[in-house]
Amino acid sequence: MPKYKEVAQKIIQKINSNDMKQGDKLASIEELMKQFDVGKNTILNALTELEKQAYIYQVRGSGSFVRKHKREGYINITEVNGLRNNLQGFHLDAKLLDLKATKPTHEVMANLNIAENEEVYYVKRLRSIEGRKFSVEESYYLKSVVPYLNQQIVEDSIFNYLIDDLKIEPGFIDHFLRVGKLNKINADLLNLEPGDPTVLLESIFYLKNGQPFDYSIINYHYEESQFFIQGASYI
Amino acid sequence: MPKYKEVAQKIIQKINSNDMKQGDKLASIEELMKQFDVGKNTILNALTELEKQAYIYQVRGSGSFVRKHKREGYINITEVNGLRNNLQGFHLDAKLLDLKATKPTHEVMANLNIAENEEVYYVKRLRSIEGRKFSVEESYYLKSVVPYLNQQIVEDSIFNYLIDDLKIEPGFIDHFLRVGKLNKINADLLNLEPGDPTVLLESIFYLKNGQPFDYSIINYHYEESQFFIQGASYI
DNA sequence: TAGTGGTCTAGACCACGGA
DNA sequence: CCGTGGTCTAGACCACTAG
Repeated sequence: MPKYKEVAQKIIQKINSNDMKQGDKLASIEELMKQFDVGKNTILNALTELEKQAYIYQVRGSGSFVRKHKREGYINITEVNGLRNNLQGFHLDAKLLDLKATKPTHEVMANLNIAENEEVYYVKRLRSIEGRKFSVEESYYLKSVVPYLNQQIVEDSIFNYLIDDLKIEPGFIDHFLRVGKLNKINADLLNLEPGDPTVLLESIFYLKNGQPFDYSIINYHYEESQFFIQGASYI
Repeated sequence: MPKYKEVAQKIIQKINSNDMKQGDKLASIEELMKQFDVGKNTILNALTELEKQAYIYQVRGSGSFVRKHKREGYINITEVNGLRNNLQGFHLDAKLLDLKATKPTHEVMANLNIAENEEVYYVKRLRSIEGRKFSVEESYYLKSVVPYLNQQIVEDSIFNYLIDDLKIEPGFIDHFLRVGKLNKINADLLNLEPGDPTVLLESIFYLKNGQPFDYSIINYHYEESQFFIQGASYI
């Protein structure tokens, strides 16, 4: 792990352990350089990292300050694995509904940018939070990237498996979100009526090298799901 | 404008004018240093900026590549003023429904982090795209930051006015998104039925110095709105 | 092995905010 | 005016990718 990421982690720890609030001031760059005995660029890299993750914001001539949104129970879809990071403290569950290796449909081919002879894993799961039906998730994983999946992996956490065991490094994601209407199958799964609204989230996950490896379509229970998205101005 | 932002803009221009596609390779850092006659850190800053805005991704040992999602008509809520940037080519319209200076409600006080004696502007607008009802937007602007608003400003573009005329610099945003149900008033405005679903987006806009200055609640027409959100992995 | 991005240092100077 | 973040350079070395 590079120095600047270690520094970033230690700053996050400090924010959490000192229970710092939105607007609380961090130590100055010069102080941080002394504290961690590193150069200025290392501190700058660490702060840039924290700014990207919406932990802090920097104000020229004034200092760096803690950024914290207050609402709980919101899913941060700006981060990979936002579920685990943002719903910690809630009991999450994933029940396997279907798992098979298959040829990609045209939709999957387009979104994963693959040819029809590339096999994919199809996974359908029903997710619950605190025992309440939460979402129906259908995912397609490129088999050349994710060569093996089984029920245990899929009911635990696919992303932990990818990262910890397969040493796959997700890089970035494209999300497409809209409101849809539930079909009968998914409505039954979520204990709702066909035609009820749903947050329909399509996501394409890319490796660090830019290759898409996971296309997923999630129907969220409209009463159980709420999302946090961080934004910035690039003017 | 700092050098690295100029470099970043020129790279964006090059991407657009050369009609580069997802995965196309940019010049190497060394080449860019020569092209623009700047140091390595300046190029690195420019590329970091472009990466934050999802224009490119960088791959160690390999190069920098263009990142482009293909779908049109999606609103990118990861950027301030995503409407204008992302729906360019579509005809947008904002009809004023209400505009007044008022005392904040408790909800507004909480979200803008202000006391009850701080006045705010309340603005309600009906937005259309290509003549179709698109969203009902209610916004509260801190009067101490935005001292004056009128119908013309509000029906044109509030953000252009803030940035170009008031020289206000937005810094970052918190968005909270969920599915809601329309009340009678907003349903009528959108030509929908009460109880119909809506994308309910609450947003808090902050200045560069961390002060919240705009709290807005938008009800989107569920059939006319779709959103793009970029994400990243910070592992 | 050559090319490319990633990290890091040391140091200089600029721009802004607040007392 | 001082403290603070922002920009920029020059240079060294590391880590990864691909042919």
